[in-house]
Amino acid sequence: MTAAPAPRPLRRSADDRRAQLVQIGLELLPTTPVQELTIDEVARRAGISRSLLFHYFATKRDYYTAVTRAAADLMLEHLLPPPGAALAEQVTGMLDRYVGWVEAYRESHLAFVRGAAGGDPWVAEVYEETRDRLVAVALDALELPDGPLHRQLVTAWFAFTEDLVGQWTREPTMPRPELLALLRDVLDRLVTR
Amino acid sequence: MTAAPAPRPLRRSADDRRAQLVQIGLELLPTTPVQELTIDEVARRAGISRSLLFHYFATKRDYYTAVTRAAADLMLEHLLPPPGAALAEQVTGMLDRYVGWVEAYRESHLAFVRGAAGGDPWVAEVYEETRDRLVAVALDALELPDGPLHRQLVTAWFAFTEDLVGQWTREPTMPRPELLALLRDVLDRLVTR
DNA sequence: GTAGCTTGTTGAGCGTTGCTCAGCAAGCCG
DNA sequence: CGGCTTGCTGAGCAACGCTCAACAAGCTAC
Repeated sequence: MTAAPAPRPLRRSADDRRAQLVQIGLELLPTTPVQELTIDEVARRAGISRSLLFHYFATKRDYYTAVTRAAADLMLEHLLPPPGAALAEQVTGMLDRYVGWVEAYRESHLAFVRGAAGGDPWVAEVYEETRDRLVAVALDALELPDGPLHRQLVTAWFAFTEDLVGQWTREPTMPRPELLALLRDVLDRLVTR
Repeated sequence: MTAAPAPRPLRRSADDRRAQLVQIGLELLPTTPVQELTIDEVARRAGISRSLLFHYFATKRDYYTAVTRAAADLMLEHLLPPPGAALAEQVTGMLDRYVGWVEAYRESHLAFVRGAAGGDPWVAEVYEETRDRLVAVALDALELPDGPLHRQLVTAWFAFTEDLVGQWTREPTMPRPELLALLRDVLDRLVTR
């Protein structure tokens, strides 16, 4: 019986291995708070020793920060407006895609937000970077000056949006278009003062 | 030299001990994410063995959940309107006291919110209970029916408030009364649709 | 082909930390 | 003094993050 079902290639290139490990982290995200990913579990799933994981990520924190960043990049890539989009439609489009994203990856997204808000400063930083980039794009699309006041307001509106959309996906209290209109309306009223 | 400086009473009553341990947790909160409180550290500060802590709190989770709940109760006690307050002033008063609370206990409060949002479901539950109670009081004071829609809106507004107040304490972009007026205005416009 | 280099990979092991358990001892009652 | 309750401890286990010396796969050079 020489027919080993998965003749698992023993040696991978460094890039392959890193990508695989991060991928495993992403798959584990929805079911496990980032910081509670255990090196043992990840290594087991990858079919490697714990030591190898520490070869690629010097510290456990390095590892789950990388996983968090990968999750954030996936979301950003999906949300950011396409290069040619008209300014006026950028916010509407991002909002629409954001709701779609939360609908599609509810558990993962919740895990990302939670893990981000929770405890670890490194992970929080990744989250804040992501949020700040989205806010910057929104400010730009709204043709607003990028001052502290507007930035605070839009950021807080983003918190509002995150919370409301999260609740809405669990219990839809209004039709989807109405949700989008409400969010857009709150934002417009906030920044036109 | 029989003058032991602190003739630490060796035996405490169960209630005393519990209270002391929770108190130590509260003191550690601002500097340490709840879940990262180590049993060793707490026991050392209390001058007892690790084992005793496990006698009072079967599990580490039990312990820091108790600490979180104590923090939440402190805040609730400070925010909830006094028994005789007029309905119309309850929301304004709570809002005012909330901003005051964040100003006074910035680090502790941030630690509470973070620890709450982060990872652990037990802690998240304490946070959600606290938030729900505040939302319920607000809904009552606004004389709104306690339906899912209004509850979602007020809860999301609370997320907005939490975020904006947090940012504002770090970088005050407007006078305090204006902040209060803005928050109140956003809430009113939200629920009168 | 084999010597030698790079580098992906491992196993043994250490320190910390959450948690268990058997048992000591302080205070109270008879 | 004997016996009971109960606050309390020390030894020790298992899991986990992390280190380190060394093995071995795959490539190039002679």
